[in-house]
Amino acid sequence: MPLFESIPLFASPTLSAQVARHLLELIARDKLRPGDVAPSEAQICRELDVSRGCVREAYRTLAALGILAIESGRRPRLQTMNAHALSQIFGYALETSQVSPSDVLETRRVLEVQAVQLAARHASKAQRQRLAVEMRHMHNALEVLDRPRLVASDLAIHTLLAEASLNPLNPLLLNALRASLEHQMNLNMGTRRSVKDLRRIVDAHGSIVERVCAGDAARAAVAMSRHFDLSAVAMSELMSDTKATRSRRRAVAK
Amino acid sequence: MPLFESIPLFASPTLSAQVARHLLELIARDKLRPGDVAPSEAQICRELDVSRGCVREAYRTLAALGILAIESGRRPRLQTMNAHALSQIFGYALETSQVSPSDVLETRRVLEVQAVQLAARHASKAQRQRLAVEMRHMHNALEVLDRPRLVASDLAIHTLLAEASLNPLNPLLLNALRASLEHQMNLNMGTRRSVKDLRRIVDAHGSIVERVCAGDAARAAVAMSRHFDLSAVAMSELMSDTKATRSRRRAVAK
DNA sequence: CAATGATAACCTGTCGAACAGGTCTGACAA
DNA sequence: TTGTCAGACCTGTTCGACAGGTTATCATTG
Repeated sequence: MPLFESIPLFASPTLSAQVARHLLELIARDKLRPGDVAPSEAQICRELDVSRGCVREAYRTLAALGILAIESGRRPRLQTMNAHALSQIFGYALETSQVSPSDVLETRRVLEVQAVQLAARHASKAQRQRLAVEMRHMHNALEVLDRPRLVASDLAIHTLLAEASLNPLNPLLLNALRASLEHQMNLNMGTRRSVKDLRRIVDAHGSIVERVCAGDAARAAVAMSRHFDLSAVAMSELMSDTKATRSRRRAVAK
Repeated sequence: MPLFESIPLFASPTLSAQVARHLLELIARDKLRPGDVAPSEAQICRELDVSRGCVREAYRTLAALGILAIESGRRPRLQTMNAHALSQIFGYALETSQVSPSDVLETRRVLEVQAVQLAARHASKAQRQRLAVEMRHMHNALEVLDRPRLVASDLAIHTLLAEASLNPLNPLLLNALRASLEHQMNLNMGTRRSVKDLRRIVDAHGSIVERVCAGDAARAAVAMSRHFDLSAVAMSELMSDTKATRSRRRAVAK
C-alpha cells in the first residue's frame, strides 16, 4: 500500500494541476487576501522547477475560477469574489439544456425571497436610504418612459437588496443567475413589455422596498414572492416550457 | 469611431480569451451536448491560426469551469454539469474570509428547505423508495455505530432529496456548498459528535424522509428547517462566529 | 531640494519546434 | 471471426525567444 494513500484524491495526473493546487495551498498557508499579489510565473517556475507553460496553464485555471486577476505586465493579484465565473458555469448549463430557465427562476426566487427577509432585518440605515433613493429614480424613469434607466434601476434595487441581506453569497449567486439567464433570453428574443406591465413591475418594487425599509420581513417576502409570480407568468408565456419540462423530467426520473 | 464598437464588452485583450470565447460560441452554434467531442487543439490552431500554447490556455480555462473534460490522449469532450468548479470558487471565498461558514449554512438552509418541498411534491415513486431504503441503511448504521457509513448515508439522503426536487441547480449548488464547507471545517477541527447527537440527527432525517415520501411538503420543510437549526447551533458552539460576524458586518455596512 | 523624465528590470502574451506517452482505428494475421 | 499490432492522432511538457506593458530606480533638471 503506497504511502500517498492518505491523500488519494489529490494525486493529480497532470503537472499543471499540481501547480494549481500548490498555488491554492500557498494562498491558504500565507493567508493571502483579495488584492494581495501572488508569485510571478517565473518565481513558481524556479521554486517548483517546472516549465513556464505548465505554470501559465495553472494560472489560467485559477484565473478562470475568478481567483486570480492576471493582466499583462502586472503581477497576478488575488481577486475579489465575483459572479463572472459562476455566470459562465450557469450559462453553459443553460446552453446545453442541463438546466432550464424555469429552474434558474425557481432558485432565484427562493434566494431573493430570503434575501429581502434578511435585508428587512439587518439592513443599515444607509442601505435603506439608498434603496429609497433608487426607488425614486425608478419612478422617475417610469414617468418619462426611459426603458434603459428602468432596467438599470431594476438591477440596482435587486443588487442593493442582495447586499443588504449581509450574506455575500446572495449578491454573488443572484448576479450570476440573473446574468446567465438574461444572456440566454436576450439571444432568443427581445423583451418588450407594455407600459401597463412596466407600471406593475415598478409598483412591485415599490412595495418590496417600502416593506424592507420598514423592517417588515414577512411582508417584504410576500411582496418579493408576488413579484416573481409575475415574472414567472411572463416567462412561461414567452416560452411554454415550465410545465412541459417539469413533466418530462418527472417521466425520466425513473 | 471603430466598427467594433457594436460589441464593446467582447474586445478581449488577450488572444487566448478570444479563443475560449470562440469555443463557447462553437458549442452554442453547433448545439453540442455533454459527452460530445470538441475540436482537438491542433484543429483550432489551424482554423484560427494561433499557436498551440494559446489554444491550450483557452482549453484550460474551459476545463477549470467544468465545461470541458480534458484527458491525455483523448479528444476533449463536453462535460456534464458538476459541482467541482463551484466548490472551488466557494472554497476560495471561505478561505479568504469573503464569506463565513454561517453564510454558507444560511444559503444551504434555504435551498435545502425549498428542495424538500419540491421533492415532496414532484419526486417519483422510485425516488421515494430509494430514500426509504437509504433511511433504513442509516438506522442500521446508527445501531452498530458505524460512523463512516452514517455520514455516507447522511450525504446520500441529502443528495437524493436534492435530485428529487427535479431542479438540477439544487444538487449542483448544495453539493458545492457542502463540499466547500466540509473542506474548510475539516481543516480546523475533527467533528466528533456524541451518540446522543447522532441519534437526534438520524431522527431528523427520518422525519424529513417520512414526510417527503408522504408528499407533505409543508411538514417536510419544517422538519428540514429544524434539522438545520440543530446544525447551526452545533456549529456556532464550535466557532462562536455567527453573531460576531453578523454584527461586525452590520457596522461596516455604512 | 524636489519634481520630472528616462532607463532598466521585471512581468505577462504569444510563437515555434520538439519529444514523451496515452488513445484510438484499422489493417493484417491467426 | 477474432486477436493483435502498428501507425495516426492527441494531450502533457519543455526550452528558447521576442514583443509589449508596468514598475521602480535613478539621474537629470528646474
